Amino acid sequence: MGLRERTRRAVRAELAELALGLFVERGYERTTVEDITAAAGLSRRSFFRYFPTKEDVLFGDVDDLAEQIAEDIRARPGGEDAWACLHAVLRDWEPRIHAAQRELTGLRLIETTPALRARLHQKRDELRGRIAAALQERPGASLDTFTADLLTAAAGAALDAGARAWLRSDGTADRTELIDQAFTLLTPRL
Amino acid sequence: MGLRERTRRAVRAELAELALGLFVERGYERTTVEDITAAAGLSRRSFFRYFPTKEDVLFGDVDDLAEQIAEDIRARPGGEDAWACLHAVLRDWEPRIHAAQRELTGLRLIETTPALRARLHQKRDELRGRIAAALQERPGASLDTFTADLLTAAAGAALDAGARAWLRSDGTADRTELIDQAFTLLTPRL
DNA sequence: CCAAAATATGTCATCCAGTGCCACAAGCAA
DNA sequence: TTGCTTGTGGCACTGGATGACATATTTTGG
Repeated sequence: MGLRERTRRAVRAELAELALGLFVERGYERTTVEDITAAAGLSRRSFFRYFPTKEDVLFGDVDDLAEQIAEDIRARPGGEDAWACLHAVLRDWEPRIHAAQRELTGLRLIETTPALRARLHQKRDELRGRIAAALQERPGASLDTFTADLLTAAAGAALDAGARAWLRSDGTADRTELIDQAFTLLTPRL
Repeated sequence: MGLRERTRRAVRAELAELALGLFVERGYERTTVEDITAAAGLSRRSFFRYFPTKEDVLFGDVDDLAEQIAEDIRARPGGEDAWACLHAVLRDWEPRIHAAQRELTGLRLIETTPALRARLHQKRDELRGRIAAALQERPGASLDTFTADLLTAAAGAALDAGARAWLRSDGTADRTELIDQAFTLLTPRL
């Protein structure tokens, strides 16, 4: 890894942290991209070379996760119950999905800013699609599209409800336990 | 209802129809608000007096639905199973939710345009929140926030999966049946 | 039917996110 | 060093969205 890649990562991280600070301080809408770049000391134009949109400065690495999660799901035996598979894999990944959203401050910001919630859903939806496909691609699995679609959507609902509950608890609740509860409650009647 | 209100509704409807036509024809992104207003014969500025954003020209009346659906839910006895309550009410309202999205062409456009999907999710999320609150407000109901949140999110997943399946069938599937299937499959283990 | 108040419209100016283009500088590989 | 690739800044421009203000058009009450 050359100097180029190293500085790129560093700048990305610094932009993300700086932006989060400004967003929390003045609010997302009232912080312009120019405010961020001024604080970081680079040009407006370059900002958009690091992040495709202003929103993405908060969601940075979520995209990378998608492929890895799908991989994990494909690696599971097709004989396994689809819901159990989702539960196991997502329970495992939840901390990293979460970390990508910068914990409490970031999550709270996202939760209270319409534009960011919309973006989050968009990302999650894409992820859902890939997971649904991965579920069907498991060796030996025979799962119709409707069910795969429904189960992944329900899993998303479980994660979502867990995140919201955790947020309501001000970060004191046990996230894994919440997820287990949600998944258990929604166990499909196959 | 005076002349004002009547013309307002008429203009809104015409804008919506015209916009949908243009969107389908050239694509959402490649249609500017100016294109729409030019075709409709009014100023750009006035467009934004009829619709808060360009996206909303497709989602027009979804907002009104929210309160009515919440009303229906509150009207149900608290003794009733929360999931059954959601199933019954949403099954009933689905056609109107759907109609608000202008059937096949509109739905497909929304489904394939990121910005529109994001907006849809935003609206649906708001709706979900209100429904969750309504669920808890049913007379005699005792439902903790986490469960109310989870169930409404799951119900959203069911509607979503149903809509996607219907879309895959090119509009030939029976939507009510799909919804019943989804709700049955996800019946929570209380 | 007519004036006064309320509301709708158009025009203009402005903000801000996002993109294409181009000249230039910095890293990299031979 | 020489050439190649890649990152950067500056500039202009599109397009969505908002505020201000002057100008019609309805509505309302007399």
